This record gives sequence, C-alpha cells and structure tokens, in this order.
Amino acid sequence: MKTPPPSAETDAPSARLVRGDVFAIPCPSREILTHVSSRWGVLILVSLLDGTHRFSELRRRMGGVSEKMLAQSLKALVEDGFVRRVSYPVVPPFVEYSLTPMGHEVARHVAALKDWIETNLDRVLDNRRQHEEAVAG
Amino acid sequence: MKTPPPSAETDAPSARLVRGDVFAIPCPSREILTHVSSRWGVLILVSLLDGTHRFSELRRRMGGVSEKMLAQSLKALVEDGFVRRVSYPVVPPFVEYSLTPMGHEVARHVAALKDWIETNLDRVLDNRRQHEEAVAG
DNA sequence: TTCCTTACTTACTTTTTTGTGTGTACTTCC
DNA sequence: GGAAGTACACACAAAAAAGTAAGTAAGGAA
Repeated sequence: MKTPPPSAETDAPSARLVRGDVFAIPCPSREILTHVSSRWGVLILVSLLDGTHRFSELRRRMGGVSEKMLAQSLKALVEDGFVRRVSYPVVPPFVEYSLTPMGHEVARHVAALKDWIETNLDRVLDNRRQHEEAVAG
Repeated sequence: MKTPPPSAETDAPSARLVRGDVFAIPCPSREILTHVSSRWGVLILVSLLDGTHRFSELRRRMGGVSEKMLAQSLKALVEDGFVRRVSYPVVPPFVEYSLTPMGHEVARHVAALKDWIETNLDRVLDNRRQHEEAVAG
C-alpha cells in the first residue's frame, strides 16, 4: 500500500521540491507575490521587458514613483532573483537593471494581466457606473 | 495624409474605446490593478475560479483574512464587475459570491501568475540565499 | 565658486492600510 | 436561557507603507 502522498511536503528530505501555497499564512510565496504584484513591482517588470534600463530612466518612465520607492522595489526584485543589477564604479553613478531569465517568466504573466486591464478598462468603468446606479436607484 | 493617430485618445468623442495606461498617474487602470493584485484580491479571484462560494467559506479558506478585509476586498471586486454578489433575505444571512464572465478572464491571468510563483518558489528561495551570501561574503 | 548630475541611504513625518471589538437579526442546538 | 452561526457595518487603535528632505562622491559647466 504505497499510495503517494498528496503533497510533496512529506517527500525525501534532501531533493525536496516544495510547492508554495499562497493560501497558507506563513508561506513565503505570499511575500513574493506582493513583490511582483505591487504597484511599482509591476511597472518595473513590465518596463524591463523591453531591455535594460538605468535607474533614472525607470524613474522618469513610471509616473509618480519616489526615488525611495523605486530603490526599495528594485531591491526586492533583485533579492528574489527577478532583476539583475549591474553597477559601474564611476561618478556620477551608473547602474543598469535588466530581467533575469526567471524575471522574464514572471514579467510575462504580469504583463499579460496589465495588458488585460488596460485593454478592458472601458468595460470595467462601465460596470462601475452601472453598479453606482443600481446602488443609488 | 491621414495617418491614424498612434493612440485612441484622439478618436471620435462618442464611441471612444480608450485604452488604459498603468504608467500614467491619473489612469484608473492603476486602481483596478491594485484591486485584482492585492493580497486578498488575488486569493478571492483564484478561489472563485472553482465555483461560487459563501463569505464564510472564503474566509475559512484564505488564511489570515479578517472579516473586514474580506468584505472590503469583495466589495471592490463587485464594484469593478469581477464578482457577482447574490444575497438571500434569510436569517442567518446567506450570501453567494461568484465570478462574472469578466472576472473569469482576469482571474485566469491572476491564477497563472499565482501558479508560477507557487511552482517556482524553490528557485526564488535559492536565489535569495545566493544573494544573501553574495552580499555577506 | 556654486550648481548639476546619478543612484542611492538615512531620518523623520504623514498617509494609508489593517486589526479589533462591538452590534445586529433570527433560528437552532444544548 | 445562553451560545453559536451568518454577513456584514462602524468606530477607534495600531501598524505598515509611503512621502520629504538632506547627504554623498567626483567631475564638468556656468
């Protein structure tokens, strides 16, 4: 009777391939999700889909980011391995950001979501108006 | 020389089909993005992909949501037209939530992102460890 | 000589988000 | 008779996120 375990959590200790579970409170996948789906995380990933960019380029492109937030968001994505940071020791500073292969994978999903929202904006806005009327009337 | 305008913003006034732009500060697409990509927004959409659920069912399934946050997140998704709310006037209250066709479309994208993260958790975690070492050493 | 540039960091303040506890209506179970 | 269960709303407190201002290094421009 060797029924395989339903989840991989009970697998062999060494080469375990654990799957995340966003529904579980302590799962680190939640943190990663917030990094990539945060307001600036999304814009960074999407921006880098068309190649490498400097800090200031990203800043100019993304309306409304403060330097602090951009730096913070980039740092999180670099730590997670989605973005590669290359800095040249010159003055003034010169730093390039680009997607890692892994970053490219997530970025595609994120971009798909972002594109859906952008192209279907009208539909959503119409729904909102209808909803308002329905509530008011 | 009637080159078509690059963006739809300059189109005819009535039947305009405007595309959102998440990079623009005042664009409402940003708000919508935060709704669907918020911590609980994601879990709600994904949960509802397998059918309709009651408030308390969602609450039990999603680890760590407070009633307040669940209600708030659901309300936003209902207003945007992603989720349909049906309540029966009985005591104790009975309310059902399900995806609208539009909600189903976004939910698929959101679920794809969530699945990528869950299956690639190990890769990300490995990257983090490497990064830590690189910084420390 | 002072300013401007870049890619940040740090300290401090303000804003936003989230949590907590309470109440509600009625029925059912103990 | 009291507790539990449901789907919230509301007020207030606590926590987290974000904004702001200032500082840094080296060189060139005004």
